[in-house]
Amino acid sequence: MSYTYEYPRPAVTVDCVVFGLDEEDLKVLLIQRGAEPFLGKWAFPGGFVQMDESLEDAARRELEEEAGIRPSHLEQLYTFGTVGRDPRGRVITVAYFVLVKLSDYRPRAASDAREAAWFSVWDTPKLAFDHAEILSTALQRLKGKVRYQPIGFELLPPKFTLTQLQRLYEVVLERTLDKRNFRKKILAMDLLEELDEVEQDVSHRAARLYRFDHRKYKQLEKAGFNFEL
Amino acid sequence: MSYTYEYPRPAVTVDCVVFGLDEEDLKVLLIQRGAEPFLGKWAFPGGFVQMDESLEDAARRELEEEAGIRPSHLEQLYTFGTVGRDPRGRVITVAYFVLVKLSDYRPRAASDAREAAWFSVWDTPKLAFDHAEILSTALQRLKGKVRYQPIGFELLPPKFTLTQLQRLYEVVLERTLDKRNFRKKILAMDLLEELDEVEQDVSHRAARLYRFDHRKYKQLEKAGFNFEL
DNA sequence: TCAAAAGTGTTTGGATTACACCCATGG
DNA sequence: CCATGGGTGTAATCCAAACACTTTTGA
Repeated sequence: MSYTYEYPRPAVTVDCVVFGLDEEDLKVLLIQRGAEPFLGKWAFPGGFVQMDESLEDAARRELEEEAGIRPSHLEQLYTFGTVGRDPRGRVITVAYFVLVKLSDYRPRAASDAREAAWFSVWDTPKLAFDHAEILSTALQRLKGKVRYQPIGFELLPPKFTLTQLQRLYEVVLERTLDKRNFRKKILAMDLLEELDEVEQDVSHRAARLYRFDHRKYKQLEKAGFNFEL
Repeated sequence: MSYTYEYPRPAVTVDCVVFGLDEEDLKVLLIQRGAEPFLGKWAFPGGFVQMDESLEDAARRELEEEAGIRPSHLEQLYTFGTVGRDPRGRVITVAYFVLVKLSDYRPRAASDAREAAWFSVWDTPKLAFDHAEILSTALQRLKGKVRYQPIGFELLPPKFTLTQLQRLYEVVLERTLDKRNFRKKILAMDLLEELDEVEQDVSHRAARLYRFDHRKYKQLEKAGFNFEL
C-alpha cells in the first residue's frame, strides 16, 4: 500500500437524530454532554467513527452506548462539514435519522451516567454544536418521508388505533386531517390488519386496534407502490 | 484548544456526479484516473477535502480543477463510508450531485492532462472504487427529483423546444409520456415563457422555442408549489 | 343522562388519462 | 409531393376534498 495519503485529515463523527412519539407529541432524544466542549449542554447521541467500522455501524454503536437503543433501521440524513462547526478543530459529522417506538425506550440514565431524555421537537433546550441545524434538517426529512412511506410502522406501538395513527400524521405534517378521508385512504392501502381487540381503560367508547402488516408492506414496496397521503 | 481529538482518522474526499443532456441521451461526466489506485480507470471528478474548506467548497474546487466546471448549484447526494471502499485505506467520500448544460462543457482535456469525457449513463465503462454504486444512487435521486422540481432549468440550453423538455423527462423517468398531456401540464405550471423564435436548420416544421422564467419559479417555490409531473 | 371520542357515505370539482388528426417545412 | 416532426381538444375516469350525524361507553 505504497500510495497512502499523508495530509492532515478532518475528524469524522456520526450523530443520531432519534424520533419517538408519545401521547402528546413528537419527541427527539438528547444526551447531556459530559465533556467539553459544550459540557452540560444537550446534543444528539454520537461520536467519532473508528477506523474499522462503517458509518452506520458507528452510529449503531454510539446509539447503543449512549442511549441503549438498538433500532432496526437507520437512515443517513446529511453530512455536515462547515469549517467552524466544532471548536475542537475540523470535524465532519454524518447525521443519521432514526425512528423508534418511544415506549420501548423510557428515559433512563445511560451507562456512562450522562443523562438522556426525550424532548418535544418543537421545544428543545439550546443544542450544542450545529445540532439545531441538524434537527431542522431531520424534521424536514421526516415531513417529506411521511408522504411516501408509512412511518407509523416504526413510531407506533405494535397495536394502535386509527386515531393514534392520524395524530402521528397531523403532528408530523403540522396540519389537521379529515377523519373520514384519512380512514378511507389508509384502509384502502390495505396495509393494516384489523384486530378483534379494542383499547382498554378509556372513559369513552373504546377504539378498535390495528396492526401493520409487514408482509404486505414489503410486497407493495417492491412493486413500487405509492403510499402518499 | 486543550480537548483536541487524537485518534487515527479516516481520510475524507468528495466526488461529483455531474449529469448533462445531449441530443441523444443523459450523460455523466467521468475522468480517467492518472494515478494509482485504479490508474487509467474512469471515475467521478473528486479528491481530498482540505482542512480549511467546507465540503461543498471542496467539491467546487475539484470540479473546477479536474473538469473546468463551475456549476451554479451543487446538491449533496450521500456519504459513502464502507470500510474497504478504497485500497489506500480508510476513505470516506461525500458525493455531490450536479446538473449542467452539457453544451457549456464540451469534452476537453483537463488542465492536468487527465482525460474527461461524457458517457451515456446507461452505458459507462467499468468505474473505479465504488463509483458504480454512487452512480446508481445518483440516478435514483435524479428520478426522484424530477418529480417535484423542474430540473429542465439546469440541464437544457436557455432556449429549448417542448419536445426537448419532454425527452428529458422521458429519459430520466425511463418511460414515454403523452405529448398533449405533457404540454398541457407543463404549460399550466406557468413557468415557461413562449418566445417569438423557432428552431433553425431542421428539415421539418420548426418548433417554437421556450425559456424558463426563473422569477416565477422562485416565487412558486417559496409558496410551496408542487411541480409534480 | 351526559361527556367524550368512535365510527361511517355521499357529493362535487378538479386532475389525469386516453386517444387521432391536420399543419408547416425542407428536401 | 412526401417525410418528418409540430401542434392541438375532448370525453371518460379517477381521486381528493368537503362535509355532519349517530353510536358506544364509562363516569
